[in-house]
Amino acid sequence: MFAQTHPPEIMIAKLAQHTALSIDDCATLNTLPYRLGSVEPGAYMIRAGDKTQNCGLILKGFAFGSSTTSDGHRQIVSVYMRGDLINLAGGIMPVTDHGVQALTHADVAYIPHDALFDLASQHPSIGRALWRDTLVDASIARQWMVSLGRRNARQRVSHFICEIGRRQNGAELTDGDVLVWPFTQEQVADAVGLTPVHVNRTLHGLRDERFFSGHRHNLTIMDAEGLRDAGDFRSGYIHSVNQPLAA
Amino acid sequence: MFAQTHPPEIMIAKLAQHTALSIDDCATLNTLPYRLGSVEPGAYMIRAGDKTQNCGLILKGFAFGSSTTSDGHRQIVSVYMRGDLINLAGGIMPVTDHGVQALTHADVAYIPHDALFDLASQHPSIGRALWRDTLVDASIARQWMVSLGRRNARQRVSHFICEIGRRQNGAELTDGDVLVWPFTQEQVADAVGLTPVHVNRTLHGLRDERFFSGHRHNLTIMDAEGLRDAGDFRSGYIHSVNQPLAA
DNA sequence: CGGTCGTTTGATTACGATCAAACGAAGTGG
DNA sequence: CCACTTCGTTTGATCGTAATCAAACGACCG
Repeated sequence: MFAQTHPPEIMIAKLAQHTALSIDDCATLNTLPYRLGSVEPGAYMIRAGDKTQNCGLILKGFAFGSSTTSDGHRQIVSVYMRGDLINLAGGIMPVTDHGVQALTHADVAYIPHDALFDLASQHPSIGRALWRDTLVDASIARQWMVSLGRRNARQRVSHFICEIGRRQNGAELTDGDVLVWPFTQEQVADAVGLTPVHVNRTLHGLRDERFFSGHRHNLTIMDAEGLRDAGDFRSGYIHSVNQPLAA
Repeated sequence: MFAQTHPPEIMIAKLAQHTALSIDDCATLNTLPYRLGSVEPGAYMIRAGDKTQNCGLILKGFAFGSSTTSDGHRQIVSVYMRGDLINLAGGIMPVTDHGVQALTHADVAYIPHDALFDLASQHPSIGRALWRDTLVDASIARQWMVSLGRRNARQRVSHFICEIGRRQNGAELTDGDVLVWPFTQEQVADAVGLTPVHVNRTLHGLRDERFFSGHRHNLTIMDAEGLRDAGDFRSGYIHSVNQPLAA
């Protein structure tokens, strides 16, 4: 069923990756109200244009945000995993400009914007931590822009794998080498701005070069350093305080 | 020399585009300390890796943020104009992950992070307004991702022109049709993820189609609606409260 | 009046898109 | 348990947009 851990604890663990929280702050966060829910792959958690009352905290599973051009092409603009807050902006911006869908089955805690922003107002250190969380997302978005604008297919795919791996390390979803791979090749294509067939060929190329192995639901990194080189990946932009693996 | 307006007023005007501020908030913002400075084209206002004490408020002129791949390609990730805050994140994130350079001669007010965050802590409504400002930037970044990943050259360039025009309207830098164009074609190329020669050809194509005219320092829009169509531009993502021109 | 920087034009190349079809795995229902 | 469907992956052939290479041109500046 649902994750056993008290949901705010998962959020605290995420925030603690980049911001030192006091015991007091943690206790306060633990009082947050929430409602549990779960979503199936492909289901929308938010649609573009929605006016939302809640933000979502991913407890288990994966989700992604995307935007579509008028001629029907989709661009994935974000990926969410355990501890990530979805639509935190919804408490501040009137309407959401992109949709969010589950990538796998996912458990989510819905937290009312009002409750969260009350805490943020009364406890500036919590406000800062949340704000910083959105800034880390912005930092990730900038790296995606660099990939989309200035890296070739091989670099984009490698970079994407490294990022997902690095973030899974941060979320303690993986111990080192083997990471969960919830994406179809079409989804990878929409994330890195390529076509599915070219993603397929690129993945094959990287596998042939022995950077990783495994296909469907997980992926074993065989040469992390080589992959980082191939993708021009420097993990600094994820801005963790604790960097478990070599940068 | 320097803009005559009291710098915080310019910031207030920008924030007021998306957030209603009370008289009280405005008065408080007007007490912000600052130091005036000016920068020449190409000069760095921030370098990647800097630990900063101040953020910058653009009073006059233009600037851009960029990131460079290890093989030397540059991606412009943001454009700043009057009222925009540069490196607001610097007060929260330990190091800056991208550099910011002046695009033209620019006047800047440097505001200490500490002062700004003290205000934000004591006046939650100001904190929200600033936070929202960073969220608008994130929203713009998402649209850039869509362009970079899923739009062709013609669409990218058109979209970029529309965005710059729309934002200049918001900043009251232009009345309607004729907008300031501070970019070289190489800079446009680095913003939209193309090569300079292809940007040149694309711009010529759009000029031949009579969407706009003018070359160097300003650019006259002749068919705003056509250009928005060509660029698949919908201005909602800039999230202004007051939308002076037709959306 | 050179020198520098940015724009323009032409010729050629290549990376990734597109089109098309087969293959394989997982799930469903008879 | 086996057809049958569906979804995702894989492979091949061809095409096209934008990159690359190269050089001339034009504007501005000292």
